[in-house]
Amino acid sequence: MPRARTRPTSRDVAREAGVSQAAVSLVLGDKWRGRVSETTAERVREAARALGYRPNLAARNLRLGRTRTVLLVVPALTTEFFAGVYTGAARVASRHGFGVVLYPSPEGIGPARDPFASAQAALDGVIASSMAAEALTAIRGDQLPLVMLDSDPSAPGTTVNLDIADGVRQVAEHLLGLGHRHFLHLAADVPSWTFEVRARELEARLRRVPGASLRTARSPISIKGAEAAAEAALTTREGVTAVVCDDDQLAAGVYKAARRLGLRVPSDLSVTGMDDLALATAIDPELTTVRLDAELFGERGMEALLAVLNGEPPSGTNIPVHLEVRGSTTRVP
Amino acid sequence: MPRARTRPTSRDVAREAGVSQAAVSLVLGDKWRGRVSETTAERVREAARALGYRPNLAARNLRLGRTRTVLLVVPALTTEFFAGVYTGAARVASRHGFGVVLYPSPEGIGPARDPFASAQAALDGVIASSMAAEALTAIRGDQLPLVMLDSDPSAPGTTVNLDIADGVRQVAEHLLGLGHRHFLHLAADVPSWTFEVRARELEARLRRVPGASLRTARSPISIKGAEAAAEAALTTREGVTAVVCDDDQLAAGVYKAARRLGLRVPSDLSVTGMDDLALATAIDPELTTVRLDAELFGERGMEALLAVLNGEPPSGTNIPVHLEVRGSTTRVP
DNA sequence: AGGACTTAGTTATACGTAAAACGTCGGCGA
DNA sequence: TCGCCGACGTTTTACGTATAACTAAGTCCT
Repeated sequence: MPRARTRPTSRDVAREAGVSQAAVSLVLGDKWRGRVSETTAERVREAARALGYRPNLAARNLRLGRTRTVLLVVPALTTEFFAGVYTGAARVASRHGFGVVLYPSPEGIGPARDPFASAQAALDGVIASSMAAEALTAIRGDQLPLVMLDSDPSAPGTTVNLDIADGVRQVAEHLLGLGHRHFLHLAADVPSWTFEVRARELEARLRRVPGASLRTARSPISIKGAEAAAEAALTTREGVTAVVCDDDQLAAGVYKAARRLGLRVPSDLSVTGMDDLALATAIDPELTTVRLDAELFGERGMEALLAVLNGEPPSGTNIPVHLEVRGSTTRVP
Repeated sequence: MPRARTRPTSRDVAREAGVSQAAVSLVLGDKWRGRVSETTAERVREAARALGYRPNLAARNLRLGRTRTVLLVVPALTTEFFAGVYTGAARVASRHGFGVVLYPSPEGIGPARDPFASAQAALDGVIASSMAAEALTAIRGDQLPLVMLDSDPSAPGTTVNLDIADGVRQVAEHLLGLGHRHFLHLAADVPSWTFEVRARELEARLRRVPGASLRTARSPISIKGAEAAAEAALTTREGVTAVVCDDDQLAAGVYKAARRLGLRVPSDLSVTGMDDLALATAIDPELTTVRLDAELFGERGMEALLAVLNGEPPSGTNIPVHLEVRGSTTRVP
């Protein structure tokens, strides 16, 4: 009896072409030069086409002991930023015959505890973003080649980072140059290395300016949250003329708070963001912000992982960022 | 000589526990009741823990002939919307022991032509969004169980849709109720079923209103593009008091065009969007828009695919949507 | 003429797992 | 006492692929 509707295998192709299964594997794997004649090769390709043959990846992965699949762990996909990181990583991966599977780590997705179980795929390596990295090694040990994004570069292993510290310095220079001295830092209320860097760097820079002051408010990363936090912080302005935000969404919240409080951006209050999301140019005035190239970040991350997979030694990459000056900042009144 | 650093297999666990490989498979697969004693089972689990054993998924997939992995094909990840769809699908998938791999279809990612080659994973099924669906069957035939999102429900196969038509009707009723009669439709310049529906439905509704007029402008889905298109379309206003946009980003562009032209939203011009992205509440005034629950969309899509995988017959799901009335629409002057 | 090479394949095997088929040993009812 | 059954495993096999090892027939060089 004919067996149930199942996909054709290389053996079926072999039968169709009148050759052995090995020959099929050689031809389709492009390893046939000098081992199979051109006419036979063509016959095999023709048979494969006729049957609609697709190699069984599970079998191939088992045989080869690798999967050409890597895992990208991100804190969330709720913003374009990590979508961009994924896109960049996937582009480079695809170029090298790799696939990328995602694990959005925070609560919201299933058995969250173990990315490696949740991603059903068998993996060759991992790119872990920000906070996830430490938790990761705890779960997995170092069984898999790992690249860390947005993570302390002094830690062992390969890291890829956006030069956030420099971004913060650019913001500070820009605002100081406009005459601002009294700052509010609206910080993301998320325990993560990048955000620590932002705070540390801003503080360090302002400490060197006589007469400068720096207050800090915290907010979860959301427009609503930032609006509330900024409104609370700005009701007693205490001379603040510039608000430095850890993220564009926070800045959007500040706009709304300012509107409520009757403050105008930028004439009463200069505001800066970070990321350069679509949001940044949608709001009025357009936001002065640090442009982070998320796709490039993803690309570099994947490239670094490919290097690790090639046995190259750990490395640290730093990606330059730059300030986009727009309408939300102006000379202090 | 000791072989290279390689992950422990079920055979290693068996040796460690002093049992056969089959016993390990039974115990760890929870198929052991009545076949292995509790004490032996515990010994096996202990050995597995000690060695840090993880089953080789490639081998398991090969053996079982399925992978518990599905492919989600989306037009792009550049906006939160499809990120939400992914999140929802992944949540349901994870709950059933499935993984989801992404294929963002449009140009930008590698050998783009064949999602199935690009996603390295071996697949059990596919969820295809909007435009991709037709192209998909062309590429793949119907070799894989398929669910189509945002696609003509009259086509054969299982579909899941947001009730866009109803959303458009709600927008139209809302604006008509406010006294608007002269409309500009800012349409997404993307060939896709959902956008056709939007245009058709709006036109159908307005045709039934005596004295109503409808103009149409097209724009790619981006703020900049929409700004240009809207500015061009609105320089000769011809009595237009309401702009209906296919997407929130387009609406954000309209805001900017209006500002340039000296038109105020909503007093001179009412504007509506669709999606309810973060953008919608970031801009001022907040945007009246149709809320599409992207995560729910993804959840329903995955549920539908699981049903197909269970051999259930094709079905069509429709997800209700509703209008969020905010500050961008008001009574006609 | 006879070995060495080349060409064009084939045969055999391993990857790690799941599970069907097959022992083996007591105990127990008839 | 015999036969059978349940408890507890083990042996064996198949999944589909890639590739190392082998074969067989020509070709060429000396």
